[in-house]
Amino acid sequence: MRSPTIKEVAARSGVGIGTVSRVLNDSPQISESTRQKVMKAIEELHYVPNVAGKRLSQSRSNVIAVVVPVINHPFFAKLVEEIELAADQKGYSLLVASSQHRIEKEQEILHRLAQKQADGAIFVTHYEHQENDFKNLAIVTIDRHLGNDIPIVSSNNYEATKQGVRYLIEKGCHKIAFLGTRATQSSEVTLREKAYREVMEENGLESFVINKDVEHGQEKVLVDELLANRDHIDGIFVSGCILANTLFNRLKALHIKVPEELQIVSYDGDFSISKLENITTLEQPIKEMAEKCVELLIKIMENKNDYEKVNILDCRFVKGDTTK
Amino acid sequence: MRSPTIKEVAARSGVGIGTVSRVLNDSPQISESTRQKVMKAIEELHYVPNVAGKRLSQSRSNVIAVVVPVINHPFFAKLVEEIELAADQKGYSLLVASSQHRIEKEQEILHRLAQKQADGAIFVTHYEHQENDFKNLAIVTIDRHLGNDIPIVSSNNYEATKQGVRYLIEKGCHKIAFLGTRATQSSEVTLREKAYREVMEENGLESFVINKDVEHGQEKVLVDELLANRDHIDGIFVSGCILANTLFNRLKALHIKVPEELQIVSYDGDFSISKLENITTLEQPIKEMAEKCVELLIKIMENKNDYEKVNILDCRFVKGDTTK
DNA sequence: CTGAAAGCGCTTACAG
DNA sequence: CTGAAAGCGCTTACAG
Repeated sequence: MRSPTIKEVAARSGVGIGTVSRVLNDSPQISESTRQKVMKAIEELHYVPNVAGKRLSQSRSNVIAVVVPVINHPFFAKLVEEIELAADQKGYSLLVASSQHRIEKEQEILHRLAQKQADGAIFVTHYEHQENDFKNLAIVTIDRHLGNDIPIVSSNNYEATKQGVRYLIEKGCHKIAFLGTRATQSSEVTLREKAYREVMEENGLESFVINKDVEHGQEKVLVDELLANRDHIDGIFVSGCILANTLFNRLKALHIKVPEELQIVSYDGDFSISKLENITTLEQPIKEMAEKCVELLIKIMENKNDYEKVNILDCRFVKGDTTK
Repeated sequence: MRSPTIKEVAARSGVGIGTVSRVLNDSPQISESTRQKVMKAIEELHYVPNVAGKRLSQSRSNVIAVVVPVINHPFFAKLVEEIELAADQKGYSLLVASSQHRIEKEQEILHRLAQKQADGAIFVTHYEHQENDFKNLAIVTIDRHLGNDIPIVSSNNYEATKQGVRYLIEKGCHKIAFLGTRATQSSEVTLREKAYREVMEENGLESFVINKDVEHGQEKVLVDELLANRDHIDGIFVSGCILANTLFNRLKALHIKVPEELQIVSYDGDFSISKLENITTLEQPIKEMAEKCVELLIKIMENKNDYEKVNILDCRFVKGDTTK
C-alpha cells in the first residue's frame, strides 16, 4: 500500500502540485478557498509529505548528529538527552552514533556526515582528526579542540576545579589528592589537573595525582591505587562522576567516614543512580551546553558568523554530603 | 563551496552518470578500465555521494528510529547503545527520540516517521495508540503490546520473576515483598507482580506489594514506604534497577545487613554506576533484545514474513552479594 | 559493458 | 493567486 504523493493530492483537489506545496508550507499568497480544497484532499488521502523529496530539493535534511564515545554513560546519556530536546525544539531530528572509543568508527561516522545524512554534528571525540576531515561540515565540539575553525563548547574546567580545590582547603583539608581518568592532550579536561596543581602550589601544599586513562568499568582500579597510597589524605578532588561514585562507595565499604575523615569534591555533577546521598560537586551545565551546541550549529548552517569560537559555560557548585 | 555531484564526476571521467552510479554501487558489469577512470575522478574531486538523491530514488532511508521514554536512564541508555551497534552492523543509522512521558511528543514522533524520516522504528511507549497510527510503518516494540500486527520483543518477565522469588524462598526468606514502579496495563512488565503473587500463593506465603507509578527520581519514596512497613520482611523482589539501587543504598544507610537480615533479588540487571557491589539480579538480555528488534525490523521492511510476533528472550540469573 | 532518459517527491523562480 | 516546468542528486530499466 503505497503512500499518496503530492501529485495525487493535486489531482484530487484539482490544482497544481506547486499550489499543494504552498499550502503545505503555509505560504501566505494562497486563497482561502483553494487552501480548503487542498486540505480536504490531504485529509481524505491521509497524505503526509515525504521528507525525501523536500530534502533533495532544499538540500538540507533538518537532521543533526551527535557523536559520543559511548551512550551508556551517565554524562553522555544526559548530554544526548538534552541535545535531543534542544534539537527538537528547533525542528531538528537527532542522529546518534557512538564511536566506542574506536577511531575507525569515528571516521566511518564522519563519512556518513559527508554523505549529508545530517546538516551538522556535535562531536565528542578522543581522537585527533585532520581538520580536513571536517571540510564542508557544520561541526561543534564539546571539550575537545579540533581546529581553529571549529567552535568548542566546554565548562569552565580550569576555574571550577580551582574553586573545588580551594573549597577543600577552606574546609580544612591539608593533604588533597587529585583523581582522574586522563583525557587526550587537546581536551579542555586536562585543565583540571593543571588547576589543581596550581592551587596546591599557591598554598604551599604538595600535589598527589592519579590521573590515568582506564577503560570504562575499570575505574575501581584507580580508586584502589589511590587508597593503597592513601597515607594521610584528607581530601580528594575527583575529575569525573563515575570515579567519584566508585570512590564514595569504596570508602563506605572500608568504613572510612565521609566527610569526617575524608572530604570529596567532584567534577561533572552527581549521577548516582539512587538519589540518596549527594556528592559535593561542580556540576556541568549540561542542558545549557547542549543548547549552546545546537544554537551554534544552527548559526553555522545558516552561514551566520556572529558566534564565539570558544564557549565556556560555568559549572554550578552544589554542596553535598561529602564535604563538611 | 558546493560539494561535487555525480554529474561532475561523470564529466571529468568522460562517462555517463549511470556508469558512475554503477561504479559506486560495485555493479559487476563494469570494465576495469572505466572503473579506474571513474575512481580517479572521484578521488580528485573528493566526491562523496549525497544520500538525499539515493534515498529519493530508492524510496528508503537506511535509517531506523528508536523511541524511548527517556534517554538518561541506565536501562534505556544501554538499550539505545545496543540498538545503535546492531543497526550500524546492518548498515542503518539511528535516529533517537525521547517521548519524555508525554503522549503528544510520542505522536509528534510518529508523525515524523510517517514522513519517512526512517524506514522503521523501535518503540518503547507507555501509552496506548490506535493501531491506525502505525499504518504503513515498520514497527517493533519492547515490552508493550501495541496491536496484533506489531511484533514485540520482551524478556521472560513471568518466568524470570518466578525464578527470582523462588530463589529467595530457597535461600530461607519467608516474608518476601514485591517492590515496583507500576507500568501500564498492556505491558509485559505487569507480569512480574503476577508471577510474584503466584509463587507466594503456591508456597502458602502472604503477598506484600508496593507497585506504584512514580516519577523518575522519586523512587526513594517507594523505598521509604516499603521500609516504613517493613515488619519482618526478610526478602525483597525488586522490579527495576533504579529502585533496587535506591533500596540497596538505603539499607546500607540504615545499617540493615544485606544479605544477612534481608535478601534482595532484582529484575533488569545491575546498573550501579560504580561496579563495586553486585545485586543478585535477573538480567535482561539487552544486547540480544536490541539485536532481535533490528533483525525483526529489517524483515518487516523487506516484507518477509518469517518472523514471530512475540519474541521472549530469557533473562540471565546473576548471583550477586545481596543473597546468601 | 555503457549511455540517454525517465523517475523518485518535493520546491521555487517564472510567467501569467 | 496559481500552473507548468525545471531542478535537487541519485538509480535503473531499456536499448544498443
